Amino acid sequence: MKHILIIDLHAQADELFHQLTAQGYYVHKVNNAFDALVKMETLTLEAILLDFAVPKMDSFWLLVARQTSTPVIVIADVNNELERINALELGADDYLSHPINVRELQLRLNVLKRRSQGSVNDDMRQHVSFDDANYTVNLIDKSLVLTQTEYRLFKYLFEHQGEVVTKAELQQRVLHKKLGRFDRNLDMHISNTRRKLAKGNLPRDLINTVRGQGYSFSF
Amino acid sequence: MKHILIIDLHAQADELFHQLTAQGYYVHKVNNAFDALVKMETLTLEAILLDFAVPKMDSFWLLVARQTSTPVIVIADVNNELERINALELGADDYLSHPINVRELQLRLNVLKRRSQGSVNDDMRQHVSFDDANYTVNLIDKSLVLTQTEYRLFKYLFEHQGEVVTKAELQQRVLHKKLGRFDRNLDMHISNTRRKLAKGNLPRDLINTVRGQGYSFSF
DNA sequence: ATCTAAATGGTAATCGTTATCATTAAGCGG
DNA sequence: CCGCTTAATGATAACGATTACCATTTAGAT
Repeated sequence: MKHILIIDLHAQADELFHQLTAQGYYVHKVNNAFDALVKMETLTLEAILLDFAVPKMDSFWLLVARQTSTPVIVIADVNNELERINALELGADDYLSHPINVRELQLRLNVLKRRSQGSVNDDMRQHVSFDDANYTVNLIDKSLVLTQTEYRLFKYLFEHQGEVVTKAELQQRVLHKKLGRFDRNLDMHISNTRRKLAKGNLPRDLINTVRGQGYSFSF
Repeated sequence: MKHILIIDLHAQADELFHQLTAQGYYVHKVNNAFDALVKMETLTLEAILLDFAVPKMDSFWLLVARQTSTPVIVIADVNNELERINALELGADDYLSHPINVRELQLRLNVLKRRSQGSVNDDMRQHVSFDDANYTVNLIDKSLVLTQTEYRLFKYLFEHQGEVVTKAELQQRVLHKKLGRFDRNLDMHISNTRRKLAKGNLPRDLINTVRGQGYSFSF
């Protein structure tokens, strides 16, 4: 599960809270620097969202005190250039402004993640090859023999890694038909693919399920 | 296997011979009354085709000597009204003239068959009912539980009984896709349906295969 | 008549889908 | 925070259409 820490005084952050939760993140929200530090020491965070509305000194502390390479995104007033510059000078990795677009936030997180992790994803990508003829995926030293639909599902998810792909989208783009109210076929293909992953000593959650939304691929 | 006896002197009947064979009939051809009588006593004939070009006395004998209710169709010169009248007076069931259209011949055979057998087919029809909801066919006292495709295949053939239905036609009308060069799916559905027929003590050849042409339903 | 190639019959494997039930997570009222 | 209800998901197995494969039959050629 991916954890995100939000440090914000505003009640309006509830909206952001729910949207991120819906995207599969486990969101922790605090409203002071102390609680934030506790969370930072306790959890492995995917990212930290810091609203600059918290007292400047606290913000400063936070940015200095962080030991990890966890990306910090500051929520600043876009019209207040001073805040933006301050944020970056204090060590923030990026900044956003209200209202926060969840989609944009996710994209920036992906960019930061790739940057901060070196290029782990790129390395991984080089160790993954797709054999369209035999519906086989080779990752590192394992090779996954899939059926045609499993293969195309897996490949589609892989090519959209980091994003949450809707079931409706998968049904349309991979199976070429509409998603019915009670269709479970996708779940079955995912389930079977995960079983094959497990049998190859690979993590089942290479394919992550985002309840109510769809699935996402991630290393 | 349906047997047909042709009594003809002409070599040109070879054409007719092949066409009927192609339609699934087993065709016996003789050129004299004696051989014809032997065949008539040996086989259960579907029909007899008598070319009036054979000596009048032989034709007369044949028509008189036949014990069975096997329909006799005389091949007469359409322009020779005398022959036509003679044929019917002598007891022929119908007449045709050269060149013989196989399709027309089949239709006339169907008519004669239904007439001669009383209305067995009609009786049968009354004992056959289709349950579209459960893909089940009830004939007389047996009930055939089929799968959806088996059911639709069976019903389509039933509704076209007497005709030879092409595989291409079945594939298009029942399965809604084109018939590929090496497709065997129809054969399998037919095979499985026949097995269910056999399990219900019903004749497998209710569905007749016409090699190279397709299948036909007949009681 | 014998031989070859195509057509057909039939058993079994493959795979997509559906049925069914167990498990999990979110929402809700206390 | 706690138990309840309901929808979403995981997973085993049944089901059914298609395909693979091999045996058998048949038409046509030599």
